[in-house]
Amino acid sequence: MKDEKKRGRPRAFDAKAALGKARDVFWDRGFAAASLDNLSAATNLNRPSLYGAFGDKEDLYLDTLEAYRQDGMNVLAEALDQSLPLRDNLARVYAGALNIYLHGETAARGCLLIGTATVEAVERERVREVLGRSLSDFDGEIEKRMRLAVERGELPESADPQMLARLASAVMHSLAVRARAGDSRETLEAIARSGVDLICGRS
Amino acid sequence: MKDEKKRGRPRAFDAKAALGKARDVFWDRGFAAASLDNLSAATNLNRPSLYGAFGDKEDLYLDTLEAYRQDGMNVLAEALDQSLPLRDNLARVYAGALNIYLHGETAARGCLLIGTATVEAVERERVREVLGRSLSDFDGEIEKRMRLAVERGELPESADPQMLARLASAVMHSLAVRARAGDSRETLEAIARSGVDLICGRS
DNA sequence: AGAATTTAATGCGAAACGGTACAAAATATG
DNA sequence: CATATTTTGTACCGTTTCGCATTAAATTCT
Repeated sequence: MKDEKKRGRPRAFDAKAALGKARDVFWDRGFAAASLDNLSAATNLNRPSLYGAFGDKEDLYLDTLEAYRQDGMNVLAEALDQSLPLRDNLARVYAGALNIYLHGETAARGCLLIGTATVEAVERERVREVLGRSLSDFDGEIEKRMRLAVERGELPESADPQMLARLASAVMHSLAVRARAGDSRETLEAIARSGVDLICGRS
Repeated sequence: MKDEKKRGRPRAFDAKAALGKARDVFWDRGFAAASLDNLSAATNLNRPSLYGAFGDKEDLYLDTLEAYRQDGMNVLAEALDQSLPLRDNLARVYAGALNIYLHGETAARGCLLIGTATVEAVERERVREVLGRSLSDFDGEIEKRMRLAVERGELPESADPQMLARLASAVMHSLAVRARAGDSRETLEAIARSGVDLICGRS
């Protein structure tokens, strides 16, 4: 299924690796300020090859967002390992997020979606769709863990899993914004800890 | 102090109003995608006039961010009216934010800073500085109210005003992102209510 | 009234932009 | 080997971009 030999000249590049390089360009510059020359240089692909493989700039951007979203969901699933207590799960979610957010040469790059898709979302429906779906999928996964926590007695019966999940996500959204605003790792980690305390209870 | 007649030809436009129009363009399109032609058309100013009055595009953008920040701090101060209970204060902060965020022709425009400055913050130090200062000033104002709440017994002695303030801001950051992602007013209001409950206690 | 100063309007110009036409190269098929 | 098919690389096209140079207009100062 993978090596069905195609008819013409074979590709001289790894599409997945190229997508990663393109993603980094978008991550630093944002969609609008990332030129095809920037993307071409970073991926070592000529503009026509780029176009042939991924479509136009928006198509390429949407591909990187989708891949990023998938990666994020995988990290989330790992962090939410059900054999651990809820507190640890949340702490791992935030630690995983910060690990991604706190890269960058000049300043931390935060979250690709919150940092770069949010701007474009207003005027580009397809970007808005991916962003909305990413946020709600993330909420949904945490919500499932919250429901389990109520069943297990980690949270009181009166707890509202959906709302707690959305607030848990809210802390992460704030970490994403603050990372890009230049906040230190220490500050962000303190916010993450306090968020865990607030949502899971101080105990 | 206002009508000291200046030497040359007087301005034929209101700089403050023009700044508001320019802000709206940035709000919808973001900094990078907003062209000087867009800004010129929206403000009814020729490019040279725009340039003469505000400097280059980044200068103009920074001016709009600064004005927006000031407006936001005023709205915040009103919402935090100390004669009201903390719960009401927070609810008013979120209601005021949503009132601003839920405008827009195609999709809600969210927060100008979180929606458009976050992208540019990585590669433009001056933008990052305004964004960072805006966030921390906002945190600081809420923190003052939290301290008062502890003194008044609205919050337990054990409460950490700084962290509660940052988490209260976090909910607002999330509202800003989600508005731009297309979430409905009802959803956002529900998140705001839950945020108030979580931070002030359910009672 | 004339000089000085500031703003307004037209328009230019060099560079960067996204996207593509076209020919050469590399593979599979018949 | 010839043909079909796909990718690669160069070069280019028309548009848009930002910023400014220049001239006309409006006001104050002398």
